[in-house]
Amino acid sequence: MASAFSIRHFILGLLTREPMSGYDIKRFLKGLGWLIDSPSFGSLYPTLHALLRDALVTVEVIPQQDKPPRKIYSITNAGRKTLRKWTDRSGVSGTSLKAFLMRLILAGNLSHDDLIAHLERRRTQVAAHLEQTVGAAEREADMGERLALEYGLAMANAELVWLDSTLTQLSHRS
Amino acid sequence: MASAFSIRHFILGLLTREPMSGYDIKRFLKGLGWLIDSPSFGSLYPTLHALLRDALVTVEVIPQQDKPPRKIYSITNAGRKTLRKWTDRSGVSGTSLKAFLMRLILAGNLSHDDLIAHLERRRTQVAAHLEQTVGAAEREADMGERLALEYGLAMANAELVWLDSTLTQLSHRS
DNA sequence: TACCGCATGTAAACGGTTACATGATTAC
DNA sequence: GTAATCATGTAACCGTTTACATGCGGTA
Repeated sequence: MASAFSIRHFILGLLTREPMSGYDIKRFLKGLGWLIDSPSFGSLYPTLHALLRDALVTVEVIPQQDKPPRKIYSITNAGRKTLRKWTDRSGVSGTSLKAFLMRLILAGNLSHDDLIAHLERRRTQVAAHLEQTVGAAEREADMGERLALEYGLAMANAELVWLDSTLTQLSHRS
Repeated sequence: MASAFSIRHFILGLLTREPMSGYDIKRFLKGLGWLIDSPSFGSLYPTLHALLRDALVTVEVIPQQDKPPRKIYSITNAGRKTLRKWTDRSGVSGTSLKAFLMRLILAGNLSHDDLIAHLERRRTQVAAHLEQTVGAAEREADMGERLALEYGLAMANAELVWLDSTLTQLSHRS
């Protein structure tokens, strides 16, 4: 049901920024480091083929000498529509870090207000999680479990700090 | 190749703490919140059956009236051996957050020195990643990409802070 | 009345990785 | 001479989710 994240949508999202080849997409994701572990070619290329089949993207084949041709994919209007539908519904239920990050990366497509709304939604979610776990860490007797919970709390707090400072910066620039 | 993480090993690890049922395991993982998204019953129960088949765990069936019997699983010596083998080799290559967290949760099984070594390995990895990305965020022109990179840097920094303070605490208590 | 917690289980579907194939060019 | 980068692709495999089945007791 409404899978929170899939490379299908991520690819579609990246293509709203600019046309890219499969290899380009892979390199881009790898460049983001550990935040999002980039998919293997074994899933990347077949996904691109499927998007093409569903007419959500088009290809332009650029031949090269002594190398396989570069295949530059561009998103179509149908693709944009599909992406928007997914974006709209994932805003409501999407709690996953990956979904949040994808929308963040695609911030260029969002209006100023939409970006702020996105960060504020995340803030609400993180704050709720924090409140839910804050007591558990102190109560916990087992060292390992306590360490893990404390780690989680530290990360959640750090995220709140980042979200707040980013939100402040954005509102100043508005 | 040497999959960095699997519920098989996680379950085995949890059973070194105390015997548990499948339902117990699920509840425990759910209690940890968003850190590790707990596996569904559809993978949990079959995994337990496979572990039993491989004699890495044993079961004790405790009947209940009007409810399915509780099946309490305990780890065997063979199971402990398998877990240790995995633990040893994952210490070398395991870069994933999940693998780190699992070992953290299982800290009770580790010696004081092994726990410190584990945290220090993580520290090295996070620091390396930080160094690798720190320039990229400033150079980046696209707002979304820059935001995502800055987010990653903020999280990595926060993790270093937590690791350092935890390491300090542990060395004082040694 | 309807949903949540307890407690187990199965089968189909899905999404992804791993490993393979091809092959030139540049760097250590 | 060995590895990495560029650049695409396929097929087998695997772990996991989703959806189903069963059924009682407590709660909103």
